[in-house]
Amino acid sequence: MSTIRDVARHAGVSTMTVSRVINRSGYTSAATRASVERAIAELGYVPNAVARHLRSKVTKTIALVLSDITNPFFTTIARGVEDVAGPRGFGVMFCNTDEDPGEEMDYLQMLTQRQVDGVLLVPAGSATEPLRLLRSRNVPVVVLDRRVRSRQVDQVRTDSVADSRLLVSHLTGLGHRRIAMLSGKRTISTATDRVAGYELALRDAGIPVDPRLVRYGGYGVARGYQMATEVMALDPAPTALFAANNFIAFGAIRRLHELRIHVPDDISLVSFDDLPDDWLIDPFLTVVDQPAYEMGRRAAELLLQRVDGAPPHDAQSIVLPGELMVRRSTAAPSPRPVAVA
Amino acid sequence: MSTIRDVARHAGVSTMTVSRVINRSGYTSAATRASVERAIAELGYVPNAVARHLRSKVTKTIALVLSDITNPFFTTIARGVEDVAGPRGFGVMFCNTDEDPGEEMDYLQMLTQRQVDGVLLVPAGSATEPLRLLRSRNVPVVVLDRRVRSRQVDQVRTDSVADSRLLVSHLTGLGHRRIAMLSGKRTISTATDRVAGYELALRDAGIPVDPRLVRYGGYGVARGYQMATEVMALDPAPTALFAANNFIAFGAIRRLHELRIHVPDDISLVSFDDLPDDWLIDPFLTVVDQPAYEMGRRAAELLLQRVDGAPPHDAQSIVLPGELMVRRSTAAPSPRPVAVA
DNA sequence: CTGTTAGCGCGTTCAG
DNA sequence: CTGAACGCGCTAACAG
Repeated sequence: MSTIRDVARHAGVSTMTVSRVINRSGYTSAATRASVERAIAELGYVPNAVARHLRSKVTKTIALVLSDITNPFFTTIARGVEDVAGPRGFGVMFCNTDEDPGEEMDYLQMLTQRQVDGVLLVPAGSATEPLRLLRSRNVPVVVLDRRVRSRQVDQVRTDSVADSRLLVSHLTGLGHRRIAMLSGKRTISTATDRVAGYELALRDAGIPVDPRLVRYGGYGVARGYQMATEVMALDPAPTALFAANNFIAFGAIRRLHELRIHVPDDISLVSFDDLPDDWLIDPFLTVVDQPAYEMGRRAAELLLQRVDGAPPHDAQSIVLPGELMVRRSTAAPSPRPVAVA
Repeated sequence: MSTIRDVARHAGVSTMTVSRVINRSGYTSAATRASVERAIAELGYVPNAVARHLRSKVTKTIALVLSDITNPFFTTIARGVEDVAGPRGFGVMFCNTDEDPGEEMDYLQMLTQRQVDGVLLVPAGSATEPLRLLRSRNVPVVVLDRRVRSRQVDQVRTDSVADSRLLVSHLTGLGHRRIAMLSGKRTISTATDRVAGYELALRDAGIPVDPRLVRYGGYGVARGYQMATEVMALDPAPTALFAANNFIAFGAIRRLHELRIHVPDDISLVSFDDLPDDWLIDPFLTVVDQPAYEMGRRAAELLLQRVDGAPPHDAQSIVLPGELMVRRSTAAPSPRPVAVA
């Protein structure tokens, strides 16, 4: 591997001149530029970005730390991120935390050592520790999808409380009064916010909250299955289920299917984040659709602004609109309640 | 940000000693080690990985270059990759080429400048150019999912010819004789291999290949829709459709739905790579299921072996088994052929 | 428009 | 067991 020095020697100029040619910085006469470029071609010289990064204090790399890239919601976010970062010359590293704050801290540790220019973080829990780490190392961060208390940090998300309220109001509007809430872990803002929206909607409709109907299981298919099993064993059983995310919904659907409980005739089901529209013949779930791709884009744009030195005060909170999509998984409550053995 | 030198001063030792403590290399007395560790803690010292990488010629970073992270098949691969790379201290950068060889080369250029230790490549076309680039820069590569001619390069994939033949034999076994093949771009090995398997299966069954039934559109929902539109306009129409990947299948399903053509009563449909099992209530498509997660794992393991200096001769070709999953989208051909207006 | 000097922060010599 | 010196490849600051 030849270095900038080899090129300089070969072209009979100084390394500085070569550097200028490569980076189009400063002035260079057409003649020297040409001879440098020829030397580069002849030697097959490839600039070493690591050395450049060491010198310039900038790595042109951002990280995307999320719970599970396997969830199409996050995949779509990732695509949005890459679509803005890539063309701007930024590399994107991704890390799966599986909602484990320990994993999250380990990754953040690694990432700061690598001097990433910024981090897009979907916090695995209360974000205070990770945020403190990042702040102490002066690395810009945008919190994605989930809410954090601090007004000092940039955030991009949807309004889980409002959107949840909308979704549940749709159910109460249909006449449902026993609605089970299958949510994520208590430490995650979207999980608690969606419960909060649920409670608001119930209050709007004058329905008391039955705590047995509210579950904080976790954002996974297995947890959805389990929570559905639990609430369907209650007496009386709920007439509607609210899954706080797509994976919970998938697990719940599986359980209902096993129990031969039909949606929406026997029970209604709503959720956040179904699968992408064009994957489905005929979307079935009534959901709040979050603009995942746009969330990824906006978050990346905001982060890159900070990286480019936008003043770190006046942190922004970008709250994108979710959209209620009423489809075929909701109907008026069944006249005869579901009987579970 | 404090440097190793600050720590050394603070602890009253040389930088070398600090380095030894950090990297657990060489001997250090318990006493000095303790005082160094205290200094590190007091100063909040964070080793600069970029400097280390410059020195050590190793970046502990690999790249995953694929067509579209949005496709759950590739997402699952990505997860497999990260699950082996992460714990070993490797960062993973991902790049979306959208099957564009130009984009692919741009990314590869960027990645080699960044001195990534290795690349996992899902080639966007004939892989010769990208592979030559990588080889000339001495960066190890494992080709994923798609086949390349060279016996010199590591590969991890399934056997598209055999699996396709299996899938189509299932159709001919049911009595189908007019089977449309909706494939990816001609430049992509899985697309041509699946066509090859299709032709073999037809030959096995003594059915001549009707070239009008074979389409090379591309691995996307829109292309699937379009190809389905085209073949369903033929007279006589096919009695079965073979989508070369999941996205093509989704597009085809949409078109069939519009045409009020029912699967499997009016037409049969098979595909590679449905959605992950636990996302679906009751999987419908008859498919060949590829072990995507395992492919990602194996490819990453192989790559990291090369990175760790496994001899580059004896390139490996790992061919993982696909599995035929017969489900409800296939049946014997309809007695009355589909009539399209 | 071009060159010189001096590091970026670390780890690898090789001496002690 | 520890330290001094050097250089990885590049660019910021100055000259000129």
